[in-house]
Amino acid sequence: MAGVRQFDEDQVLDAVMHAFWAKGYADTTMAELAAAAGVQRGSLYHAYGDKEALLLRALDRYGKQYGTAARRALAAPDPQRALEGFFESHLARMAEPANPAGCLMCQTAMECGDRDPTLTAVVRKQFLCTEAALKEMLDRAVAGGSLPEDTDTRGLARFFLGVSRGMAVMHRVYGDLAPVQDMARSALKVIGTSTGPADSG
Amino acid sequence: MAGVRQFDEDQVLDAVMHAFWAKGYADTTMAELAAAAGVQRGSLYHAYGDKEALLLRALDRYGKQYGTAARRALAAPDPQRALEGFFESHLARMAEPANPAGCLMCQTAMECGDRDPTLTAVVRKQFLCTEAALKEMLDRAVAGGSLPEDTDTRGLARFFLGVSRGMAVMHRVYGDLAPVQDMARSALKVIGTSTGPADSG
DNA sequence: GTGATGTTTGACATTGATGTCAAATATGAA
DNA sequence: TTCATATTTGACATCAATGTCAAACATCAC
Repeated sequence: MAGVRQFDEDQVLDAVMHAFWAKGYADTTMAELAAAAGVQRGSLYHAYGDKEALLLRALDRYGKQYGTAARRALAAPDPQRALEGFFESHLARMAEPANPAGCLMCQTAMECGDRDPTLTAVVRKQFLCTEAALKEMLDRAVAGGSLPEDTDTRGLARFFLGVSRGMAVMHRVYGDLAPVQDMARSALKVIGTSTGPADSG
Repeated sequence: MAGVRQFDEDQVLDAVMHAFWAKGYADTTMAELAAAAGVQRGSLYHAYGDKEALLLRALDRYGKQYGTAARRALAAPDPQRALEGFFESHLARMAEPANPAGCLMCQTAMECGDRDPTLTAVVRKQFLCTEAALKEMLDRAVAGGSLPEDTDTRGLARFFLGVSRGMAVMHRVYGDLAPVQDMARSALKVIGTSTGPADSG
């Protein structure tokens, strides 16, 4: 059992990601991470360095997996559809039984925000990337005529990003998808009513 | 320096609240709490029991201070004004230089959500209370004719609550009020455009 | 003043987590 | 087959945080 790496890095990082996601950074011990990953504690230290390095790996994995999915949904031509897809990608993540409630990025920022500027920077970068994708989508919609010329696309992008973040908090606190769906429904009205005909019936 | 309590409980709990708020539960030590409060560690144990009890006190204080302020704003007769006041009370909290970024309630839930059901219950209770206040306000607006009869007031209440939660995350990550203001502006449109005449110019 | 009460204070025991290290050992190359 | 390389494994040192305790001592009631 030695000489060459015995574990599948994908499986290990996935287990680590889920462990941090469930219990937070400080409260997850290396022993728990090792147990969840099915490897020895020493192997984690040998392969990755220390606990913070593991969190960074987990954040990277999380961003690649879920951030990318959310942004990909924004490529849809119609802005309404794009946002529906955006929110649905978040709902899909939350509906997955294997996933802890909430959002690893938000939780990391909320927990470590004041202590570790490096971590906050990682999360902020991810946020800015999604904000940019949202703005791009909205700019396309303005150019295509489905949103008014004077739309504040950056402000609107931040709004939708923030709503998706609020969803994570609501999910974590209520442990239920219904409030999250309520949020998506209402948020969509922000661009819905100003473009198409108002459906008051 | 003994015999009768030497410290002002208000000052101590305020310092404790701010310390937890800034660094989170797990990463704030009793030594730091004591130093921030200007008392001895032993005095905290003697007066309050243990660390979790201190967090519960801090959450209680936080809820009474900021939760109440937010709900009070919702008493305004006009729904638009009520929501403006609601969001402004959050902005005021975030604009206060003495306050750490974010929101103690959200951060506690995000950090300890999976570990400690008691803490989540405390936060959920606070959320439900604000959700109820929002719904009440919206119901009044429906009754008063400023919102359509078929409005899903519960869903809408959850939306506004969730938006306010998303604001806290955005504030913590961006360290800036501008995105928070963007969120408030857009969120207000959800009830703004559906009631009054659409201002497309 | 005197005793009872309750607070402060610092020291202490305990626990648990992080990170290191050296020995054991399996693989791949020569 | 043999050596070199890299990983595993468990033990270990270190450190830090929590919570407890007893002694010292100031205040209040009588």
